[in-house]
Amino acid sequence: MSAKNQELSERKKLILKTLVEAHIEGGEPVGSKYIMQNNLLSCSSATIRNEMAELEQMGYLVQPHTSAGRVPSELGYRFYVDSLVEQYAKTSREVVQINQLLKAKMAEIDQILDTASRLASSMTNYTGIAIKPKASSVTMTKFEVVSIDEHTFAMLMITSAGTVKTKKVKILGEVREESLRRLAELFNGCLCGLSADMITLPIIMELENAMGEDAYLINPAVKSVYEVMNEIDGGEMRLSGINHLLKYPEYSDTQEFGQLLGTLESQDEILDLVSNSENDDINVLIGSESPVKVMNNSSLVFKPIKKNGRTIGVIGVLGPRRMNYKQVLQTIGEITESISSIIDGEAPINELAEKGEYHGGE
Amino acid sequence: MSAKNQELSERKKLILKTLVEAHIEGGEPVGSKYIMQNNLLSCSSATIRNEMAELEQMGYLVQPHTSAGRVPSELGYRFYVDSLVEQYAKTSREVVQINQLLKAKMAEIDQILDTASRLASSMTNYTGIAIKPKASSVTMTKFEVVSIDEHTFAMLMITSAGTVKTKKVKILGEVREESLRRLAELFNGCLCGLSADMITLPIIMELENAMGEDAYLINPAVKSVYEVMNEIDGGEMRLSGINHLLKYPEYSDTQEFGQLLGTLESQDEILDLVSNSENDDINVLIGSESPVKVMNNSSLVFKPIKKNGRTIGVIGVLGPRRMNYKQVLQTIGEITESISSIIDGEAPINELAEKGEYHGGE
DNA sequence: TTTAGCACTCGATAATTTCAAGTGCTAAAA
DNA sequence: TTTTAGCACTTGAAATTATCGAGTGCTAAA
Repeated sequence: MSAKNQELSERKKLILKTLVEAHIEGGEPVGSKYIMQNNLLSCSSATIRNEMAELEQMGYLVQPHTSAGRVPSELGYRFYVDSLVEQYAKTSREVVQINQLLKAKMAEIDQILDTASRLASSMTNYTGIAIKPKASSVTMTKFEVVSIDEHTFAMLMITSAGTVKTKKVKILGEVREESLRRLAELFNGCLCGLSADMITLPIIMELENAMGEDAYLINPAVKSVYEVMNEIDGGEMRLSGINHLLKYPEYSDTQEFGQLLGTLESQDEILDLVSNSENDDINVLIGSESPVKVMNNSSLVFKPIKKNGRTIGVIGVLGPRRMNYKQVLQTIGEITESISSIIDGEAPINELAEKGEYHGGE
Repeated sequence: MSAKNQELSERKKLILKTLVEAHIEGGEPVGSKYIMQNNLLSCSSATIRNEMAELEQMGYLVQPHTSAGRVPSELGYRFYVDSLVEQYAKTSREVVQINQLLKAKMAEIDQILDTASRLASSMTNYTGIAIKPKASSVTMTKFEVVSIDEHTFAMLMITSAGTVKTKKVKILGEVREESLRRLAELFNGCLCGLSADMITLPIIMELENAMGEDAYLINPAVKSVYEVMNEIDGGEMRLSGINHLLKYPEYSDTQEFGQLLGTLESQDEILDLVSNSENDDINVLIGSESPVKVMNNSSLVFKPIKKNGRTIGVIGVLGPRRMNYKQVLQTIGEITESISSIIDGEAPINELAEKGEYHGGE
């Protein structure tokens, strides 16, 4: 691909860039005349026409029909984006704003992601996506059991990812405090560090033996553990600002938009797509570069958020192929950075956020 | 309103009913000829035309233009729905199915509602809505504190609604087990049964005094309590199957649909609407009966779910004005009933669901 | 009170025309 | 060799017109 880029003369690059940006702006095919006017180069529309004809032959542009201007092809967008990625800068002022917003809403990762999705949407005017990806191996690091009433108790579990989960468990028989204490002790001793598929029947039976007459507690309790593991494992996705998309004429085909919506809602395809990405930096999928069919007229920009080398979330933006890549790349970069700094930095965010004592430090 | 119904002759009722159902089915204006064919009455189209003209004058029907058939007005739908409400029956077979689906996904109310929303959507082919309404006064009934690492601990709270909530709290200084135990004790003693606005500064200061040298724990801990109360209080809404709506031509205006989507996403208007409803049975808002402007071309059917007299959730369906009220009323009724029976019945759902040992009771 | 018959209405669809933006190409200019 | 002005040509979008038929209201007879 970069080999091809070499072939482009500076003038072609400038024309391509101008055209892409004009099309992103207006959404309609761009003609030679327009480019002549909004371009630093001093040459006539005829010259530009010739260049455009060549750019089309090289695959960077597409002509919807003979008597129309030209539109960037996917290759054209790709070139534009690639030439952009190296150079997008951070406006530190905005970063601080994002930081503050996110910290105000601080909480567990789930809520941060949700807020971030809304943020991404409102800042870009496209659809924001926040994803908690499928994590293949969650384990528990600590158990605690609390009684609620005579038939119910709650299991509190701290996961290897550092999040806290609770499950309510109802039991036919009566629940005694003493039994619960033993249950917690037992789980802490036997189940910590085990992943879902390592909790096998023999282990469960062993637990039941150890519990003696209170063995009936084990089964529902273990089930809760399983459930929590699956919840975390399952991945989840939050969309916001879907309505923004409808402003763009590329989504005016109701049928098509409905399919897109359905796919987004069912989540699994996007989750797979994102989870399988190996690129830890910003990913940009332009049109048919995405394996998801209904997204072939859209572009998806996303970036994983890492903590200790593990992906704990993904923030992204979905919009028309002619999305404002410059802005989107920048926004996503800023947001993910903010989240990382909040999560990584072990600063007690609770207190800082509380009193607004944020001194601009990282 | 019921006075007006009296005025309708049996034949008019039958014609109205046939017309409404035909329009729900096909979405297009219904002519006298069609009604003549699909009607048990034996009279000519001319007679029906006369009746229809009268029905229009009475406000039950509307003519899009002179040379078209007729369409039910909101009053027409209202009459149809009202005459329906008394008589919709339960297909017990379906109830059992719903029960099983919900129990399989059993868990806290949040998850049940989410599942129910999906269920409502897939069963009706409209958009399913699940709402956790704004609850004005939540209190805590029990606190538990668990240490996570030297700077972090988790607060577990059981709310008056019976749900379990956790919050992670980070502290600048070090966290000692002993301090946490005292913190829990203190909170259980002083904060149980208090609503958010009853936790005043004097109380907090008293807590700080009681904690002595560990007073620095109080502030962030109390903040977590506040947060939990607000989270619960805040209300939340889950939509599913928005894409279904796009199948109906009444949502083909992209602009309008976008606005609807935006309103739905921002949640607050719908939350207000639902929270303020005083009708504990099934609510049916037809078109402009809803105070939300963008929903004036839609209908909203919803029903609160009660536990001990408190509304703990709302399940609903949003669709075009010509929604299939019969089916929707029935489905919503069934789903809410299922949820109620699961929540009310203190049966240990965990175990039943696990082994599929559901013997069709209830 | 019902019904057959008929003239009339009016939106939806199709067919047609108009318009202008934009192109490609050629020949002259740089 | 490269650039540019000029012009004929293409073609979709928008505007205009024609056609069609479902459905109506009304009248007069049953």
